[in-house]
Amino acid sequence: MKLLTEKGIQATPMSAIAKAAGTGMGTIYNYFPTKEELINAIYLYIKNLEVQFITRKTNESSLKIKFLDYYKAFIDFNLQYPDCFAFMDQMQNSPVISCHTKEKGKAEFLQIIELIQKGQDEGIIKKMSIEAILQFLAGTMTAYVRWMLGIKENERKKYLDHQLRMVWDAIKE
Amino acid sequence: MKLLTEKGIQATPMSAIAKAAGTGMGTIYNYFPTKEELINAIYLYIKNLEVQFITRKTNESSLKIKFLDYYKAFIDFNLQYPDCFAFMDQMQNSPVISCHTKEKGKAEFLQIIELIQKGQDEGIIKKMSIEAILQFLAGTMTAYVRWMLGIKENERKKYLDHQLRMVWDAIKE
Amino acid sequence: MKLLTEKGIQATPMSAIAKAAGTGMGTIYNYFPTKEELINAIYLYIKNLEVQFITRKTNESSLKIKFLDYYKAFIDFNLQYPDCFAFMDQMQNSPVISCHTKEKGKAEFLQIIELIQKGQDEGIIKKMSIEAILQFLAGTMTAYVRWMLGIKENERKKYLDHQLRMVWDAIKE
Amino acid sequence: MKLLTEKGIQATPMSAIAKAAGTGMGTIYNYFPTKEELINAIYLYIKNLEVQFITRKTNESSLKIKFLDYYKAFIDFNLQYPDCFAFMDQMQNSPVISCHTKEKGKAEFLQIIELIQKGQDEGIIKKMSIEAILQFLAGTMTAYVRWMLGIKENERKKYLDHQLRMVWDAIKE
DNA sequence: AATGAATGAGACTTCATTCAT
DNA sequence: GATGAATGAAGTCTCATTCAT
Repeated sequence: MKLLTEKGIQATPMSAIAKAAGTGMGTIYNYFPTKEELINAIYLYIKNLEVQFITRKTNESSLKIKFLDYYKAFIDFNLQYPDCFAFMDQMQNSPVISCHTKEKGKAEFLQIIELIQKGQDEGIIKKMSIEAILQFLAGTMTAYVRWMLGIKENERKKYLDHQLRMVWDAIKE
Repeated sequence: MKLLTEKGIQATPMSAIAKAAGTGMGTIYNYFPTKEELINAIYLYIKNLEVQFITRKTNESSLKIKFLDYYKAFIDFNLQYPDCFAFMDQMQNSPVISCHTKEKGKAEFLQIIELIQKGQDEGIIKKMSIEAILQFLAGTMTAYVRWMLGIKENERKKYLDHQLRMVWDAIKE
Repeated sequence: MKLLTEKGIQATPMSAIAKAAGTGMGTIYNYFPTKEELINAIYLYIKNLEVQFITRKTNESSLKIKFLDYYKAFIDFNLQYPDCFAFMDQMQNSPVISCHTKEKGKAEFLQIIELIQKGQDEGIIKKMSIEAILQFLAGTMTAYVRWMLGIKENERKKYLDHQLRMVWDAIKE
Repeated sequence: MKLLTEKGIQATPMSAIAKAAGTGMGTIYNYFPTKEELINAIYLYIKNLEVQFITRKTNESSLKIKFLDYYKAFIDFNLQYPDCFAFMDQMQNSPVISCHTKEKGKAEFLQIIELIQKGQDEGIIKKMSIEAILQFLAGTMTAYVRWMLGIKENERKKYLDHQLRMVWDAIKE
């Protein structure tokens, strides 16, 4: 991941990946038939990691707090694994990631979808298409993390509350 | 642009670019010393286009309407030139775009910055760091356009109002 | 070597070299990072061959005979491997051969140097700087071989004695 | 010449030659149909210069002194125009110089040939084939000049006498 | 006559993939 | 199963030459 994002996919030979992975090129090809499939596999692997990280906590509080906890968890994950973020950010629009992979990656946000729908039913969250809200949230989060990763770690904290306020104001009824 | 985004940078040889441009490879190299510099130049060219497109209109209305007009103009530009959007979206995080180019690209949002600051002074817009707001807005816009470009043109209209509502609610005091 | 000297460095693509070597281009690049380094390596390889060829024989005769035997050995080597000679002759002044390589190539004439110094001590050879004598000898030898290679093999013999006479007269006290 | 020898023929584009010559590429092609012919023309031009330089002086002294004057004149020419020397030295064995050009270049040493033959007739110079002597002399001279050009100018003087002594001893009866 | 922008053939070099070990 | 040397297709870039100005 680190190699792939630092230099770009095309500038990272399989030999370098094998070396960094402490294995031989041939071994990689025993598990992934092509470089492309390796990258798609990494993509899905990270998506999985992400979901596991985020759905870990299931506290019992108000819907708003639950929602913001999710949102914060997303951010935390990406700030904690900046290489993962950089990788995903870069692959998002790359022709290397197949549609099939993208579909698979999406199918894991059930919990948050349910939460938002519940919020809409209770009149707390704006009555819009789920897709609109999800896209909106993803956009804000990506931009926020990308920004945070560009500034020093000790300066990050102060921006979180503002971000959460904007996000909540955006979707709340 | 089209080739570069459809196939990816590395899968697009200079020979193909030259052919599509109706010129010889050598000619391109007379103007851009490397493929990388060509891509950086396209990046800046689009940024320029964008700014010109957006700052065209200077209506005399309320700050909120002015702001949303800007926001809509951004969206319009990108929906109108989907190739440009795809290109920028893909290059944004690519190691091919140099820091220097990114800096140059940024230095053109004075108008919108001034508008937001005025809104903050008037108590209309949340008192947060400009950067936080700009990053937030950029994130929402990119996600929105990317989404819109993925659905049929006649279905797009209905989502715009929702998007604008979320955006405004997010930043308004 | 043959290709490189016959056609010239630049007129000999690596693909042709690989073909002649019965291998793939990539394989060559696994051992020599650039064409230039390949050529420098060939240069040093020949220098080595040469030294081994020349220092083979250690007869026990007069200093003059020993010296002329060395000189003849040099000539023999180059006449025996005309491709080597052509290569060295052409690369000698080429900007492709690095200073470093030239230095390395030089460091192998200790035996002949010692012989000349002994001759000087015994009053048999002119008391001049070793460098002056070595350069002189190298010049005569190169010219002689180049000439010989231009004429038919059976006509060569008769010129050797004359050459040796001139060489010895030149350096003898 | 300077460009051609410093970088090598292949590394010197016509555009660079034109620039250094203060003219346009097209203009060069009006006079020399190809790069190769330009180089051959330079070769002949230098050969001509050389002959004119050497045959300038016709003193009336002993044959030995006359001969050594010629030899010194050759050396002087090359030390005075080191670029010419480097050029000729490099082109000597290059496949770029055509046989025809080489032949033309040779046809200009009549004076020195006559001098040597006279010396042979008078029993002053060894009775060998003229070609053998000419090749020998050319070899010594080239090596000497190449060596001299590699050392500081103020250190050169002291080696000349030694060189002349070796050369004369080599060919004198 | 002088020019130099345009051109594409062809150079060097990389690297995904294979396969004998 | 692991390995990495071998491979050549394909990429970037150069530059001799042309030709409209």
